[in-house]
Amino acid sequence: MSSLTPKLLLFAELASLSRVLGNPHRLEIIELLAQADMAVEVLTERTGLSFANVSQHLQQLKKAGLVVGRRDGKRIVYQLSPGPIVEAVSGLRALAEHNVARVGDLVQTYFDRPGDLEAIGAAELLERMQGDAVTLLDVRPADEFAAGHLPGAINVTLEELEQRLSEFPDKREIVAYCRGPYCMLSLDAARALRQRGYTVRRLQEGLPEWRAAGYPVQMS
Amino acid sequence: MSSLTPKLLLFAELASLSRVLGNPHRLEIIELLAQADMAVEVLTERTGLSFANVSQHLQQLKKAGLVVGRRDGKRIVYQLSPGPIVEAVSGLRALAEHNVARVGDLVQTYFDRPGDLEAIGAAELLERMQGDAVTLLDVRPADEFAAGHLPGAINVTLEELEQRLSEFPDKREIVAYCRGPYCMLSLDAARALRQRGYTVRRLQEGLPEWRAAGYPVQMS
DNA sequence: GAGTCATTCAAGAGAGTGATTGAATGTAAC
DNA sequence: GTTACATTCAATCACTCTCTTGAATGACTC
Repeated sequence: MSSLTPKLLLFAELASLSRVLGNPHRLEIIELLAQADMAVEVLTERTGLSFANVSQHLQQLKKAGLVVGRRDGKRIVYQLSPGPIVEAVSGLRALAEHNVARVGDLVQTYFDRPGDLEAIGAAELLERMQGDAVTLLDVRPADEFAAGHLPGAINVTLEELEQRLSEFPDKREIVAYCRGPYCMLSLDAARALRQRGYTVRRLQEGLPEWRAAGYPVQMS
Repeated sequence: MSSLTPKLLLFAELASLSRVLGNPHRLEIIELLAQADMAVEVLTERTGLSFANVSQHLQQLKKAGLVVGRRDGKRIVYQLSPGPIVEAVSGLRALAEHNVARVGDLVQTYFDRPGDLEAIGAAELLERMQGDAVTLLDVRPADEFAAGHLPGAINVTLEELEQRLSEFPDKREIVAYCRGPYCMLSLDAARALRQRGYTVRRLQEGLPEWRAAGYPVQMS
């Protein structure tokens, strides 16, 4: 066979890339960097991993072309490379939810639980936003909010929630969102608010997926 | 944190799935099964791997929910599970082509080579097919062709090509395709035909991607 | 320019992966 | 039933991956 090699070479590269995505911590780092650029130290805090370990994962992501680092004074700030990273992970997620039984079970147990209102999709939400019929609640940390959020959203973390209830109009429906489809923050917020009598739904996706879909994002 | 676990569990499952895709031979097996259901023996032939090795890869794919086997007489025939498998791999491929430098180079070197006509996309091809302006050439083995092919395509393998030149109308443009974007068969066929004066292009994707996009597929 | 701080590098222990070999299973054919 | 055949299982070895530890780098600060 004259030209079987290039295909195998390309498959080897695809496989290699897939193995880079094949680690839960790296997926979490990608999710975090999809919210905002972050220094290694911040990633260390938010993942709970050791410093050196985060650094090593970042090296692997860098070698695969998924992140780039830039120096900012004393720290090195990492950011996601441009490219369809969020889309590829979404493809994996769709596959896992469809074909991996355990994933279906987990999603059912934690996210599609009876008693919770059904999550709202991005397209439907955008429609409701046009009519100004909805209050948007961003449950992520302030720096991630600052790096980009849904237009008009207010940023309230879970800890602040109780003290800032007055900011929510009683009647309007609230839609809470956070980092991604598996982020529990918005789910917890929705439950807490619902207990207090608000009408709350959770956005099915997070900010990165919203942005990747080409929907508008507000900086501030 | 009350509910950090489910997200990590889900990431662990995504990562595990990604590692299953993270092997070149398994990607090749997936590509082959995306053409047609196949017994282990056939996969052994077409991949060039050992019997036991193919079997083990199939076990892993099965455990991940990506393939299922059914007994057919003496042999066990594997097929791709329903679900967005081709889409997920395409997502990986798009990411690799965009972000992994080596992949970009390889594609450039072998597939986007100057002197070759630019590949045609699925949407454009479908349009040209409506006008009946194009001869479709399927370069895959007969059994894969039989399991599904582009409507009206003729099946000519590389070995038969020379003897069956008479089947190609001189004037009409020929579009050759095979298993996927990295399949060399259609590229080789296009080159061979072009040397003989035909106007030939290569379909950028293969049959699985065509099918996944919802375009019509003919059985026979 | 010495000290401090964020990050990376290097080395090693432990677990997991991939290919090979040969034996074991289960169905079909005679 | 015994035999043949397609496939899987089990055991093994080499290799890779992940995390930990402690040292090294390199840029800012006083």
